[in-house]
Amino acid sequence: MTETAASRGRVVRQRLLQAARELVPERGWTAVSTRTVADRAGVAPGLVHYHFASLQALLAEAAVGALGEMVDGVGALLQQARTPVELVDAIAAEVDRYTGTDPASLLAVETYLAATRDPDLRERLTGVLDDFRGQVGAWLRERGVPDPDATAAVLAAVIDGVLLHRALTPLPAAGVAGVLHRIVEGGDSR
Amino acid sequence: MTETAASRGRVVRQRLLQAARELVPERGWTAVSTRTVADRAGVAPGLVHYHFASLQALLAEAAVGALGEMVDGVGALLQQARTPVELVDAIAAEVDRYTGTDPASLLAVETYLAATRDPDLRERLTGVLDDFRGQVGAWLRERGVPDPDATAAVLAAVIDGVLLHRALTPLPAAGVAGVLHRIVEGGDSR
DNA sequence: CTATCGTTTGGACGAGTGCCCAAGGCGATC
DNA sequence: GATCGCCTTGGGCACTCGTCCAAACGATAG
Repeated sequence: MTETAASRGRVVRQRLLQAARELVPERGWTAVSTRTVADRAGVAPGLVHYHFASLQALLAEAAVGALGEMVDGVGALLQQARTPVELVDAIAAEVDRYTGTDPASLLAVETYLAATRDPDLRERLTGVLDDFRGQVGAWLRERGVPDPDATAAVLAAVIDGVLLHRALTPLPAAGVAGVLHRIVEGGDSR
Repeated sequence: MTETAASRGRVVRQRLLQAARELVPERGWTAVSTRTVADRAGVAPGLVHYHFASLQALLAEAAVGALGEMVDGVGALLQQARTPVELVDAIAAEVDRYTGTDPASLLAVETYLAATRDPDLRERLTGVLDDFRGQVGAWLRERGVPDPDATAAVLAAVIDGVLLHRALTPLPAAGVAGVLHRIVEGGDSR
């Protein structure tokens, strides 16, 4: 069997995915080319179409993977927070770690936009977002926050909106957290 | 004087700007080319670089103009609303008119991302956003809403975040409005 | 040793890119 | 009618683009 060849192939695949995660934020989704991504990964250009059906497929897989990991990160916050106010503070602190111009934030927004032009990507991304809303919504419901699902949806929207705006002009986390406290008022633990 | 020639030139310029407003949402900022924008405007390709220093300059001017008009639209809502809750409802209703995949929404987000790669555009866009925050913040302050500036900033972020998420999966305006009511609680008119 | 397998190479293909510019058009001014 | 000025045309330049593929590679299996 081509044991080593196959494993080396898997490594190359991962490096291409990682390169895509870096380049989409840097240049913009539609400005990433097969040659730049191969160059960043340190492999020959032809390998892109050996490991992936198309450049779009590579970008989509890289983006969905990255966003899934981000949602998992927020999911971890749900485990630790005890009250809705604590959760909001934890989210605000987490979001504050991003400047808005960091790769993760930009990749998320680039992916949203790309999804409006790619039905397959859109469907997969919808799954990720609905998953997030579902997790947070259920958590809020258990703690008596009114309109838990709508609150979770707005919370998710605030996160991305804050990232988007922070890329342009400062938006202190402290102020955001204070305002968001009011959003979860009505729970049994404020 | 070249009265008619100059005026025809101004018309061509406007058509190019309008074409850019349409194409950026359709194809993505970095995927709009001189030829596609000229074709959509119904003019010869060479005219792009006659009326604008570069393709980037055309896109930037088109985008800043469009976003400025949107901010003006929300500014009009400030004139009509009497209480913070009324304002939130008006904003939610206004936002509900956008599906998230409409040209205006996508143009806004595309412009944010482009601004992270173009310092000039970034500066101009920051001006538009700060203008919005300032208007809403002052309005909220007069009506006794706590933390008026932070509230205005979060409100602005929510608008863009909701547009972004609505592009993927439904987000009913009624639920959003209800949650946002809590954000402006504490005013003298709830 | 040869055959076979998945992986890799590097270049070919036609199409599209931003920007530029000589040449022409056309109304206003003299 | 001649001249001037702005606007317009359409093609040229030197690239880059996504995709494909014949040929080579290295390692295992017979």
